[in-house]
Amino acid sequence: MQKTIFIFGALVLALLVLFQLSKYSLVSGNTSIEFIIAGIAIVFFVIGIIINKKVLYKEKNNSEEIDHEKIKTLGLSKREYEVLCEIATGLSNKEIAEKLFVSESTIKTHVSNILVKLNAKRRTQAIQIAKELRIIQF
Amino acid sequence: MQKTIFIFGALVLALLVLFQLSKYSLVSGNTSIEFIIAGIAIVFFVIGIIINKKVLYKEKNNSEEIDHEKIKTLGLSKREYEVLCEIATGLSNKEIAEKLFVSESTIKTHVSNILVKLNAKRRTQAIQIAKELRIIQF
DNA sequence: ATACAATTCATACTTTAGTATGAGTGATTT
DNA sequence: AAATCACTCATACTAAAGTATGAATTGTAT
Repeated sequence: MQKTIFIFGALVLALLVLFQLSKYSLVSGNTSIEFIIAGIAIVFFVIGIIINKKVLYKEKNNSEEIDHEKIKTLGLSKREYEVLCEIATGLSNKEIAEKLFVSESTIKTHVSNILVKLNAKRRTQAIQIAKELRIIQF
Repeated sequence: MQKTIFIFGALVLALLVLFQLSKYSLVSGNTSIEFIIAGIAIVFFVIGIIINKKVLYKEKNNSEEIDHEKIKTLGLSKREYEVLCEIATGLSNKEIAEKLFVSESTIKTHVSNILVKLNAKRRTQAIQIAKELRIIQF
């Protein structure tokens, strides 16, 4: 927030300087009007692009962010969420068990709980639902 | 392509008109220099935003577009691709069979072929691989 | 015409996935 | 101290998923 205010302040200052520069160089007569106009056009063109890029970047980031609040709301525990992420990468129960150093039956228990909490019938459906809820990335 | 040329042509024309207008109004003396500069600044600011938005939109679309070439390269048939898309939505073989009006064993055959062609061990892995290859959306 | 690829289906089988139930442990809360 | 929760694990079962094989049909290309 403070950053935004600082940037806008600097911007306004730069514009005022530009205004005065233009006026003086016009009065003194050693610069043509076309040159000044072209300069101003380029400066504002670039400013427009930069500002737009920042805004769109924020929007993009927001749409790809994980909704940690929703994870809590659904009642997914830390371990269950871990398992959910591994499911989404395409691992089998056995592979997940090896990766997390627990038994396959433990993973089965977690998966069952995940399916209930996400209201899914299958793990493939759980992946879809988790994506729609912005719980996992892609 | 022709569209781009047309737009750029119109843009250059508009700029020339702006230049001349500025000069004349300055010479005639009924418009202040600040007003002209402000006008030009606004116009180019807006142009910058518009052009930037279009470029980013295209980039975004490209990154989300389906690579039809890759589908052919992998040797996926039309029907197999249909089944792959349904798998990605989280449907079971039986549900896919009902949706496509064929038997479950037909879907099983398709799924087996899909897994071989995508080099996947499971359907969940197939979803991931298909996403990475930009064959399906998300 | 025939060779070929795509699609369909079946049967039999193996492997995963998922459910149900019960239970033990450690950490945290009341 | 007792209750609660998250995590762990096991067993036994049912339900899907996936493999292998063979075969019939249809449209298309040679």
